[in-house]
Amino acid sequence: MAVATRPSCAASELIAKGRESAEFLRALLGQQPAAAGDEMPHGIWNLTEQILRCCDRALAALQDGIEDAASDARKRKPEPDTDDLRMTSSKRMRGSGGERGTRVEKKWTMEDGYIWRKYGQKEIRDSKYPRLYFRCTYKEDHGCLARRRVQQSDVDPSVFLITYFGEHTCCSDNNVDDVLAPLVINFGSSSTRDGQPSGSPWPSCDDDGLLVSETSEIYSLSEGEDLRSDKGNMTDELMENSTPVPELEPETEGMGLPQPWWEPLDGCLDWELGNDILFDFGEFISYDYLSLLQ
DNA sequence: GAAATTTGACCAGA
DNA sequence: TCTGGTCAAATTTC
Repeated sequence: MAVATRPSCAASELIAKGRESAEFLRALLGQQPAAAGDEMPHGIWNLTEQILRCCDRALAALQDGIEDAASDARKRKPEPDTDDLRMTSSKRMRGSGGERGTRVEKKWTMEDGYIWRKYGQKEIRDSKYPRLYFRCTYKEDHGCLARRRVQQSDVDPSVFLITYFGEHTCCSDNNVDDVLAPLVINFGSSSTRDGQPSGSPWPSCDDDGLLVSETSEIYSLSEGEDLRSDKGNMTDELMENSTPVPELEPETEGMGLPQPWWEPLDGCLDWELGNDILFDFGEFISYDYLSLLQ
């Protein structure tokens, strides 16, 4: 089994490296407009965002493949000696009530705009990092049954595998704005309470203010488990327009959608000749501008 | 002092 | 019996 998954892990690392480079490029670009004395061309933003998006999807697809392989292998022959493979599809992945969760992968941050209260932590076999258990802070105030489980990835410690269980019923009343507002635009520095992220033992994206990525997949979603179906329209619109201006990157992508948003290669390679992106790039890029980046 | 976090214990499922 | 999930008392932080 390890034979089948190790190359995937290597590929994941390579893609992650490429992604880091793209992030760095984006950070550099973000610092340039003032120096260049002109507004950042959207085409360049689009390109960097496209690169990041492709990397995210590739990583998500690879991760999915790794976990599928692990699951299949365990069905055939349980082997506890796989350091980089974790139990991800067994019944234990589900909530105690047998419910199924929505899994989200996040980089650098485990924040999602909701206010969570940590109620448990558990060392997990085959995992270097403990698993954290959170419930909605409004559980007692509003009877909100939403829970989430956060696991730091062994392969890429900057990635948090977050699984959501239950629905946020706390968002249906007057405090919906308070709760959901940070979801729309979240650069990771959005505080959830008194400027402090709830239950974040690891450095979040506060340092650079960037919500680096979020890939998501519907682990197994049944009707009524859609955590944020009220965001579906917004997500669809963003996906259609495919204008990945960073501020508009929705944290909720995929969480409440019936299908994974990162369909393989979907929208990854749409910088064709005559495409606006290329037009913008060719129109705005210059050697002078590039020299500023060095 | 209140709220949040930590952590050991307990419980349930495989 | 082992492992993951949750509880709840103790501890920490604000």
